[in-house]
Amino acid sequence: MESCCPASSLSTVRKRLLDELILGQESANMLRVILCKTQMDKRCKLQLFAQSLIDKILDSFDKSLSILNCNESNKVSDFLVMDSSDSDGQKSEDSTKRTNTSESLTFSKRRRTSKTWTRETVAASFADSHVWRKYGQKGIRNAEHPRNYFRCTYKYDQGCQARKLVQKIQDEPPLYRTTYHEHHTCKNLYEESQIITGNTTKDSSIIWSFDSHEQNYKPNGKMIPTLPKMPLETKENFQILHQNKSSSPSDYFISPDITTFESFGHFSDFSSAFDQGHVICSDMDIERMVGPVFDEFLELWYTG
DNA sequence: CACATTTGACCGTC
DNA sequence: GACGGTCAAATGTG
Repeated sequence: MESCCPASSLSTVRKRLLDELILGQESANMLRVILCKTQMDKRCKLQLFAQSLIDKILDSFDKSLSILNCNESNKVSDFLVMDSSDSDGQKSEDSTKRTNTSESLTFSKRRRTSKTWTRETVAASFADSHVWRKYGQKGIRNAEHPRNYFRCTYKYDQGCQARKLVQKIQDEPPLYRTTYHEHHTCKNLYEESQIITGNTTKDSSIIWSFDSHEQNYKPNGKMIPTLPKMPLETKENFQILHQNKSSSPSDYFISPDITTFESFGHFSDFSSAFDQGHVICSDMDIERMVGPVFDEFLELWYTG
């Protein structure tokens, strides 16, 4: 079958394709944010359905971007790999039988005793609404950036075994590889927190925190947790933000994921609060970013 | 003081 | 011994 494009222009086409995919991914992320603004009790079924659709869209973007990136580097594709081996927690007994294939090299055999799957995203884990706590950081051989280890905050409270490894694999555009281990068994307090925080009005704003530095650290060196104490941070940020902005405090978003901001890297307006380690984004900011469609969408959304 | 992060040490696997 | 993953004491922050 003949290629539709000359070989010399393939890299250009690929770059354009990447740009479009990234733009689409960011738009889907934005849409997800907007959806989160609505109250769960009013449009629960509709919202759940819409969110599931967005998750699928984001998943497709992740896969597409991963495919493109993997083709570019000619490396073994390891995106979105579901590994169900050793799912009972026992260590593999036939490790000596394994051959030195690319597959066995791609996946570390060490303590790989649970279900794992990997995603490559512009934002490290934008669609991840769980609360994580960092428990380690390790420099990886032949890797430019260190690998960060997170576990579920409710590991001990609720026995949730979910973990994730986040590693930056590309600078421009920022690309992260997030490897998840085990599914969450904890109650999702992120969703609860949305109900707790200011959802008594139609402005059911979400409070997000993020970090401006590569390794997700605040200027003071402390990492912003992913919504560990939602009500407290919400209150504080509302106070801070309300002092500096003219609009209602409930107009603001703050990223729930520390690396989310990088997915909005080309939106210069976001950089205004960079030094505080928070992104301030009002409805107006969102409107400028997504264009006139936003008005129409909001009207449709709020009027049902 | 409570809680989260940092980071060196330790462990398991190769 | 090298390497990646995890632990836990030390440290930092509000």
